[in-house]
Amino acid sequence: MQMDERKRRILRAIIDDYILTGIPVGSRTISKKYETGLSSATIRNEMSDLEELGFLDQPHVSAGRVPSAKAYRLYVDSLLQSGVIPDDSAESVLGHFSGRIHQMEDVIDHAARVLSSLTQYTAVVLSPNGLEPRLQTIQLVPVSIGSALVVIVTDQGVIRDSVIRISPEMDGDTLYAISRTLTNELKGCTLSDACKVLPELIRRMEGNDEVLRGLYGYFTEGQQTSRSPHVAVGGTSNMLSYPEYSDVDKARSFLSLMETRDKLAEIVRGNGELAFTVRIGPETGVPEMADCSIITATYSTRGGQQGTIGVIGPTRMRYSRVISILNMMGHQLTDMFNGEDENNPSRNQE
Amino acid sequence: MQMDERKRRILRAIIDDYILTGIPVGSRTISKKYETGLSSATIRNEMSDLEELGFLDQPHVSAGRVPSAKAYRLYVDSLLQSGVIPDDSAESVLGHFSGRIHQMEDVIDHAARVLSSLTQYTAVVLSPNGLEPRLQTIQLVPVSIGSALVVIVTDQGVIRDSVIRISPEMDGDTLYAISRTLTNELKGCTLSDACKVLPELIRRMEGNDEVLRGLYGYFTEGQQTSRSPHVAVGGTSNMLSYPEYSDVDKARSFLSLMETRDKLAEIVRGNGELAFTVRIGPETGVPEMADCSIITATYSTRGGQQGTIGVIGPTRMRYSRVISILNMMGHQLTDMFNGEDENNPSRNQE
DNA sequence: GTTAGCACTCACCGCTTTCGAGTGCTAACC
DNA sequence: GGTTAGCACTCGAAAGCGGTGAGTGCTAAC
Repeated sequence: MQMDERKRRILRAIIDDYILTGIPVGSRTISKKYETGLSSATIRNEMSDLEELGFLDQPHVSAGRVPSAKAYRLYVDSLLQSGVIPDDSAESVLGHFSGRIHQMEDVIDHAARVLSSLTQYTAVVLSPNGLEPRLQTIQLVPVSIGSALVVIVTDQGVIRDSVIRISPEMDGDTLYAISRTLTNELKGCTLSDACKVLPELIRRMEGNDEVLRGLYGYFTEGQQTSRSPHVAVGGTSNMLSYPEYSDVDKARSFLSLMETRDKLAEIVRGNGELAFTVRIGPETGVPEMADCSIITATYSTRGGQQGTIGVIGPTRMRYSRVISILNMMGHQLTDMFNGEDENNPSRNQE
Repeated sequence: MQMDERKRRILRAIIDDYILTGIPVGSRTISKKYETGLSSATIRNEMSDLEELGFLDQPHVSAGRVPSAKAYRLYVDSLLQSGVIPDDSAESVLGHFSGRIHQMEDVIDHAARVLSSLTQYTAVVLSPNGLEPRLQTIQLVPVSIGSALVVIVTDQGVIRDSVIRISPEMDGDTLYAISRTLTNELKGCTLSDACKVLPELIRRMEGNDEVLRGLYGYFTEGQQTSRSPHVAVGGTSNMLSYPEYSDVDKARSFLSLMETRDKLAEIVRGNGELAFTVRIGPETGVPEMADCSIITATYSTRGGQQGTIGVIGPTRMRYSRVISILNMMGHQLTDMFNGEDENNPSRNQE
């Protein structure tokens, strides 16, 4: 049996209707609501064909049909390849970032909130997971007697800073001198390079070895943390609005998945090379999300790293709308991180 | 009518049983499970008295009794005044912080996670909301040509840093010189003081006024953000494990409350002067939490500021256990933020 | 190929029935 | 006077049951 144009049209009508209502759709509904010039009986025959082809499921014999994952796949593919990304809601995305926001993490949190409130689904935003950054400046800033703050600037922005202990008699000028030396020695290195070079520096710069040792521990840790990106989630409770999750057990397992950020990051990141990814139901590879879909898009920062934004909703998601919003949001974030206005938010902290 | 010792004992048994099972408890249960040497009929009489006194509620005439908020109040008060804070789980709290964690925010996030997994309830941790911090050092660090990172150290730790734009010909040494001047001029000021002083500095240091202007905007914003503390929430999905929240609508309103961090912070913070606060049901003052209880404790940082940790659970919470865990956790955090080991996490960022 | 007609299925709704946990009351008991 | 056994009563939850209607599949006619 073959898919012809009419079958496609009918399938599309079924999907549209199901996305809207969430209840199984029957043959009469299609023949009445959508102006196919066909009677319900004909639709019925076509539906039975479509079921045989694997595009429709029947919850039970006397209920309507429900689109299968395969059907959504077809639907989304044709949506994407048509290249028409409607921008229903362009302005609204743009409007939400007018406030001045500085910190990378704030931007990400904010984006997750906006995304979830715009789509009414659950939103996930990941900070860029960069290539390994290269050191550019190292600066020690006195904090109190006996301790100093390490600020490390890399080509990708500022790494999170931390306090180390130093000997009490060091003053600001000494620290500045050390900073200059360090910067000269380590410029261009990656963090792991720096770990290798440091032991020798410790030998050369006796007297200041305490500082360097503190730095050493910091570098090794910095390597680790730079691997786990920041994950912001918004609108987890939105999911409960959909009848798909009116079962408390299902809801709980979903929510607890949303709470384990690293696992979530892994899921959302996926094979994040493509500009858009749409994974439907089983394609997510996560049993807890058997009837969710995940749509992701990427944004990029000045350093050329890629971050991911994603929306998680029921399989009967409003795909075209979500894709459009993600598209806008991706551009918006890319613009922000490329710092086009004077208060420049392009910092990377991890 | 008066509370006598026997009534108290029976009430306590009822509360214990209800906390354990969550289903209304009947007279027979008490007379069998708990070795009062009394028959169910007697218990029945006592229960009817207790109801009259307002300690018990009856969902409907043919069901068992349920402790009222007043009963929990009595229960908790006697628990607290007995002064016995059992440490069921001392080790487990201690064990969870062995890893080296640097950043204030990481510690807080981590604490929320540990707290929720230990209690099986929802945990909220607030960063300290300080007195207004006083400037100690200001340092400009070159980031790239034309931009510099502002690092501001206060008596309470490091304020979040941000990038400002500078003229391209400034090099590291010039920035250092400016930093020194700024530090000298502004040391000891609060952020708002600094905003007042800056205009004059701008006039005096012509040539560098661009830098100072950037700083000005940053200071004014810093004031604002320093007022909204970091809020970490853990285990929101735990709440769904309790039959109290098997109603999806209830669950959703609870969850969406957990998502609006600033409102949540306000609720949890409460009148945060006391070491322990236990608010039961209506005492929380939030309709969404009519059948929740909130227990909070405080921790303090080196700067003398106080942060809050809290656990939100159903009114039939395991109070003594939660109090014990909060107590341990409070001490633990206080210790951490007073930096007793070499990798000092005592930073305040907001 | 399309459609009208019809028998059939089955979830859902509202109804009654049954069941049992739990109460309140009374009368007897110590 | 406090305690207890006994009993009638209440009422929610669960189970049983027929009616309803949306929806299907099939067949025969157009």
